[in-house]
Amino acid sequence: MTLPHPTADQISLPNVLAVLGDQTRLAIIGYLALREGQPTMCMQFTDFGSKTNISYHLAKLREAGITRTEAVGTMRLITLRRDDLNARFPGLLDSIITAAVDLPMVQKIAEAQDEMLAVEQG
Amino acid sequence: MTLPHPTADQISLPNVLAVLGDQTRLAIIGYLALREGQPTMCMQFTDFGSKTNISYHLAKLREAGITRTEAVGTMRLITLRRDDLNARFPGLLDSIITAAVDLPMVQKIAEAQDEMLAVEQG
DNA sequence: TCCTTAGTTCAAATATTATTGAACTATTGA
DNA sequence: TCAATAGTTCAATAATATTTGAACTAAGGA
Repeated sequence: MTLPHPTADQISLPNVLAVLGDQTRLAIIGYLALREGQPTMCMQFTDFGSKTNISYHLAKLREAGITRTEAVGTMRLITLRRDDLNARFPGLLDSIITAAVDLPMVQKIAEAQDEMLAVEQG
Repeated sequence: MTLPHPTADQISLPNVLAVLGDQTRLAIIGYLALREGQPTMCMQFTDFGSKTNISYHLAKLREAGITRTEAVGTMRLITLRRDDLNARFPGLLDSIITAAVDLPMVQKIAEAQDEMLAVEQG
């Protein structure tokens, strides 16, 4: 099952802005940016909303060309489409991320998860 | 009559993105950017929608801190809050404007108005 | 003063989005 | 094979946003 993604030139500015103009989705982007490099799956976003709600928001992000979703076994790995967005709208994603990582929602959840990780690892 | 504007630190990223995630408002911003320096009043936006509709969209832009609206006689002069936005979210507005001025809606209307101007001036 | 221009405000109608829960698929591990 | 996990889809609901027209204000000019 390969999920549909727009090509870089199909990414539209009004759509990108509309999709990112939502607390939850902006928080998801901030979180992804903080964890960039580490594969991130849907489950990790459940602090931002219910499973079905996160599925909805991640679909919006994917359809807008902001994230890429790869199916790996039963899970999905979510990554930012940094290169494509930067090619299309230079500087846009960077400026948004800079502000998004400071959102209270993102900070709180990233910290909580770091603590859990520390406890797990002793 | 002085219209209410948020201070720079009251400008919120989710709100700015949500407000700009609309065809009409993005076109208004693109148009303002093209005409920057020249005072721009509401009437000039009537190509983008009805008078009452433009009033609604301009209020949204003002309340989000994206534009400044000054009452001068019976008209309103609209300007971009470039400095405030750039201080708050460096690079964001520039990257949006770069793409917004190329929107078909903006191009079409700016060209039509330039032609009218040329005819008027002989 | 009266008319026109420029724009706002309100309420109603529409349209679009977000949220929820139940039922579903697909993969993995025991 | 059976059960659990990870996530999607659907339909219904709730919440927001947009659009429209009619009525309004406020300033300027004849």
